[in-house]
Amino acid sequence: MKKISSRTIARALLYLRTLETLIRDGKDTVSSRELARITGLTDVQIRKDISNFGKVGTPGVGYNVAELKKVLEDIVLAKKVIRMALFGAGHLGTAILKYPAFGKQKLRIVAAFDRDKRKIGRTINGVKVYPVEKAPEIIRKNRVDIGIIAVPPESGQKVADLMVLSGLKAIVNFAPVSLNVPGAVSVRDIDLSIEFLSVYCDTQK
Amino acid sequence: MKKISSRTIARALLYLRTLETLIRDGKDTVSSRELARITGLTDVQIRKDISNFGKVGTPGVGYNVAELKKVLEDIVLAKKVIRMALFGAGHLGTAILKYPAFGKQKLRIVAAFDRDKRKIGRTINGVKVYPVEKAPEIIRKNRVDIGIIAVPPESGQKVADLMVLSGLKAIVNFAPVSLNVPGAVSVRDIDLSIEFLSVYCDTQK
DNA sequence: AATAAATCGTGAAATTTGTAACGATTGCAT
DNA sequence: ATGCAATCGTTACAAATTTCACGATTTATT
Ligand SMILES: NC(=O)c1ccc[n+]([C@@H]2O[C@H](COP(=O)([O-])OP(=O)(O)OC[C@H]3O[C@@H](n4cnc5c(N)ncnc54)[C@H](O)[C@@H]3O)[C@@H](O)[C@H]2O)c1
Ligand SMILES: NC(=O)c1ccc[n+]([C@@H]2O[C@H](COP(=O)([O-])OP(=O)(O)OC[C@H]3O[C@@H](n4cnc5c(N)ncnc54)[C@H](O)[C@@H]3O)[C@@H](O)[C@H]2O)c1
Repeated sequence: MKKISSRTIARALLYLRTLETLIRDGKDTVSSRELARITGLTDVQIRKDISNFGKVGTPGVGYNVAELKKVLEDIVLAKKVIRMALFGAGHLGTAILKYPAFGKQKLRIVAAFDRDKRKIGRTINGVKVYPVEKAPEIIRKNRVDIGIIAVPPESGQKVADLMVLSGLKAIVNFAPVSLNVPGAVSVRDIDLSIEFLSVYCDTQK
Repeated sequence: MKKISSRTIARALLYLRTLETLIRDGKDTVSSRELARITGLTDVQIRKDISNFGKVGTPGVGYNVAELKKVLEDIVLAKKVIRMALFGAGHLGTAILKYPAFGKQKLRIVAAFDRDKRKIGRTINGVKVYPVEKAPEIIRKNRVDIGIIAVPPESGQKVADLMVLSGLKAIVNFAPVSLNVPGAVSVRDIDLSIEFLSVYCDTQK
């Protein structure tokens, strides 16, 4: 089977999100043209992306919404629940912990870690905050899939090291610092300052 | 002058962030090789990116950190301060309002808007929360550059319409919904669920 | 049954993005 | 002064991604 590019996968997840709202609206079928209109992409791109996952559409009709959803879900269907662990129960970390939509999806935060004694032991939205030292044990026991870094940048590398030590293979990093991790570990950096500056630049040149 | 690709700009902002830490560490010069080591990119890519902004390096030596910073800052230097307005002072919005690092950069949140009476009138980290109806007036008066959407997805389009009406040309959207805006408006979607699923998929295939 | 309209899937072309190679320049050691 | 190691900037090349063009399939219509 050919490898599917990460950009196609990111778009497929967007299609999935779109399909869920279409299902809520009671739609049965949708064409690449309409998906394009909604998402702002082109119809060709959507057809090409979807063709990566097999022949699921019907010429003259479009895609069956439920069927397409099922096909696209196979991308992430290996696991029924994807478990995440959050490091840093500060402002951003708390917002993430309190996000109710994760529970409605496959994503679940199973543990939080902090080094601040005032935060350790608390339970935020059903998730307990542990001391960072317990991370390796708890991450292993809970078979955590993704680590989230929401600590200050100066602690970022230390936390990343701990994540690698704990066996995590996927990291989402909100700290504005470049992490050094083994090649087998995927890191997704989300630096909000860069995102803001970036979209501002888009409007300038 | 040739147009610089948005990906180059995004990386340039990352270089800028890196240079700032190098300056704090008292470094005077840095080579493309070392920038590559820190950022995880390749040295060629870095040299090529930087060459877009002129000949700023010295063969055999590398780049003068302060000089390179100045050159890269020209990308976003038109404005000394980039003003932002936040819509939705909920969990995520409050975390963003409380982020102190924005103040230390060119980014500044000048106003927040909500429709919840319990939030309107409050001041969070020095930023006042106004009723959404006041947005056009306040955005115009404060010459806001970027609008941030941190409202629930079902309100996303309504808020986006209001932003467009208020003259905003750049939007960062945290709501998991596709927005429909005129072509002249730049939108950066940050759907955390998609980001999490995406990095997880990276580790699978 | 034939025709028209809508739409998918896909190979080829075009574009964009990243990589490699290498001459040119600088500083340092001898 | 000369040679050497380090490093930039640029041109040519390669890979990835997107767009185009169009044949094939389905449904509706007359
Ligand atoms: N708040 C935002 O909107 C925002 C925006 C952009 C970027 N960020 C980045 O996200 C990260 C978190 O931001 P925040 O505003 O939540 O900061 P915060 O200070 O509110 O929270 C950080 C938390 O991390 C904990 N911590 C510190 N060192 C730790 C360690 N070694 N191990 C475990 N826990 C540790 C602290 O005790 C604290 O609870 C920072 O890197 C920040 O730069 C935040
Ligand atoms: N909290 C997170 O970590 C997180 C993660 C991923 C995505 N998101 C997304 O970010 C957005 C905000 O999330 P949140 O957790 O802060 O939600 P929240 O419910 O805590 O806050 C939403 C805020 O928006 C306000 N609001 C609602 N409709 C409005 C309108 N029409 N105009 C102005 N204000 C309005 C509400 O009064 C509330 O204060 C949501 O779209 C959510 O899906 C949040």
